[in-house]
Amino acid sequence: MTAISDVARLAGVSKSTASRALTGRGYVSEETRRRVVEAAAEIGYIASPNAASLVTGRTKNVGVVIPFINRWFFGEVLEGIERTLLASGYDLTLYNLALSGPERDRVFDFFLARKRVDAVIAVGVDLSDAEAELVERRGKPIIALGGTAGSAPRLAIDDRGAARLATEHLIDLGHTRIAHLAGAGAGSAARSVQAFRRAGFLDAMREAGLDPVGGEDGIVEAEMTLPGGYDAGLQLLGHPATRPTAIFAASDEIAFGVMRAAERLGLAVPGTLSVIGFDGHEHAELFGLTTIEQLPGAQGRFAVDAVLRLLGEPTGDDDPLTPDGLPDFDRPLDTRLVVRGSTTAPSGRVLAAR
Amino acid sequence: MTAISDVARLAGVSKSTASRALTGRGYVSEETRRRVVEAAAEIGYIASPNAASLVTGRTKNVGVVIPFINRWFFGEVLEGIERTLLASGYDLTLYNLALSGPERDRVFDFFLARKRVDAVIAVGVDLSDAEAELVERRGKPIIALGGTAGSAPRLAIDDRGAARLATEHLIDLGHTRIAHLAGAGAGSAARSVQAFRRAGFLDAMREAGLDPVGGEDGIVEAEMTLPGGYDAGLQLLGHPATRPTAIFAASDEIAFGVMRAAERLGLAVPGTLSVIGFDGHEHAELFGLTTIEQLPGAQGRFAVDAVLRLLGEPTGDDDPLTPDGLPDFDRPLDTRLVVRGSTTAPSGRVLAAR
DNA sequence: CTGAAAGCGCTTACAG
DNA sequence: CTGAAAGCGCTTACAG
Repeated sequence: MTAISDVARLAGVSKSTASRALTGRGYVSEETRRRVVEAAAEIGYIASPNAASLVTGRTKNVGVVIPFINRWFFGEVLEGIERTLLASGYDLTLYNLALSGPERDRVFDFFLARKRVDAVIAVGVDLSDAEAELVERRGKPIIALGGTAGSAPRLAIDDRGAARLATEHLIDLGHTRIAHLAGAGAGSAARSVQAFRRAGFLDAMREAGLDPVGGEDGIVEAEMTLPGGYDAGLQLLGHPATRPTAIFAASDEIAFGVMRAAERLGLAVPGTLSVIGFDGHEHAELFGLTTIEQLPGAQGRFAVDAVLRLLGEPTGDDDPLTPDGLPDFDRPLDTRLVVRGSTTAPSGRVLAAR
Repeated sequence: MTAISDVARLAGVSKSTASRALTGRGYVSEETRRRVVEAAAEIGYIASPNAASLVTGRTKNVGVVIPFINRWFFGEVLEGIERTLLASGYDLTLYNLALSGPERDRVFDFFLARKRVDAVIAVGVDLSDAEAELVERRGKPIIALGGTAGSAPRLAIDDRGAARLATEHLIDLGHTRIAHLAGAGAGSAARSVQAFRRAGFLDAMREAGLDPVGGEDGIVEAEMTLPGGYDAGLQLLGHPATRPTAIFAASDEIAFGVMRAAERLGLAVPGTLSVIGFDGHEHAELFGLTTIEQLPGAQGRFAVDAVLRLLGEPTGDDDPLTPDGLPDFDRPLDTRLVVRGSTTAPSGRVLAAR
């Protein structure tokens, strides 16, 4: 195992000088630096991050806490985070966080409580105040992407506004019988993404003077997956009498499931049923799904940029900044409505107008 | 920051004793151990893994190298790996490895070359001998799951045999005009999963005396994604004259794309076209897709068990072992044919029989 | 600009 | 069974 002492010996300098030359911290003559760098390259020396972090207190490692890996949005975010972190020389330690339970506690009480990561990016989860504090008390900044983490800075789209926009799209097309397939937990977890989207839906409906169709209180919840959307869709579309003419699904995966359910029931999309999703899933175009597009890969990159800035790390400056050099956490991330073939005016509309 | 010296002081023992009590290595009286453990709990002490690994040489951290995150198979594997690693107190450092290029080189030359991981699990990638050697020379074992990594132990299903089985299923149903949608690179990367599946297809066809339908040399390659399958499907099914009656797709995602293409072209599945996939994707049941099922989550767990054994870590023993206590790398992982609605006898068969 | 020394937080022989 | 000492591989004041 080659150590820095080997490099120093080969370059004919002290360990201190070798370290300064290699880390770029402190004064070293140009000539000496070159000799040291050459020596390091010659014997294939790479500093032990463990040893370095023991003295610097920095690990060059960021923990990512994420509830799902196999859902499109989360996979994209994770890829974006990984790529950006690696480009900055950081490692990514992955914690696939369960909603709750002993495994989740263990992540906070044990894994995150050690000194192995410099910061934590929490993606699409709602950390309790206690959980967030556990991490921050150890001096590690948290960035919440899409979810919440106590009072930690939060990077997110305007879920409520975008959901409202999606619903207004259906209303503008002339639909009046509109249902919302909300994400599971939308009614209970108040500050969750699902809850915000549900609220935006209700905003638009209320403003238009419309009552939601379907479910007990007018909203059906579904697992945010294709099978989840399928099951909920079957349930929602089963009775012709109470059937909506349009559905706003809380995610594209739910929307795909609904489309499949409609197909199964022989309901034409968009002829009999209009469907709008949420996310901008990579398959949305192929299935002609109208949706609210967001950019999870870019969001991941953005979260890393924010974290690196919080850590005082120099980064590219192609992101919107506030005067203090930090990203503007109040400015929602980009979304846009992408209209495709899955939404159209209700067929009943013409009849009603006669 | 509480250090082990704080624990020692509080328990009234030396650092050495505190360390022995906490790590469980070396003799400590039961009474002393209890006092130390209590003291540690009281001040919330957790050992710094960096400091510990500096002296033990062990990091309790495993690197996972994986080419995709957002493809179902890989996401499942990753989840399985993560869960199992965490249960054993190990961290997982994620490297989303590009097929080639400077970023890939950087992972091997820099990230993996440091002393930050104890071992590497390479999922679905083919590491060059040089790449594998780079890691192994540093004393870190590699386990290849589904791909190859030089001469490192390899855990894999029998891709060739399973592909043959899939093809035989179509042949048994009476199909003679059968096409294979191979994964991109099947024809060039000799030891790749795609190549093995392609070979198994050709085995079955040759044995049945059949010629593959479609493509220049009878095989069309597709990106292993739904859009990839869609595009290739459109191309393959476009000309009625050369149209196969059955397709073996190298992955379920390709198969879903083909089914979508068939729908677009007005071809009934399975009426006009039978489709069999490969993977056991979580949506296969919903779409009635016949497939070769494998269990990526369990494979991930299995790979971790193998790695932990290689590291001399005690693990559960619910896996098949060879006499030397290591997993049996020669025994292929489980697969099974799951027949659903997407495959049936060709409609032309009855006609031909008359 | 460079080197000797101390120290980051642990664990591990080695005495006792 | 326990403690003093050394050392893992680095970096960082501090002198010079």
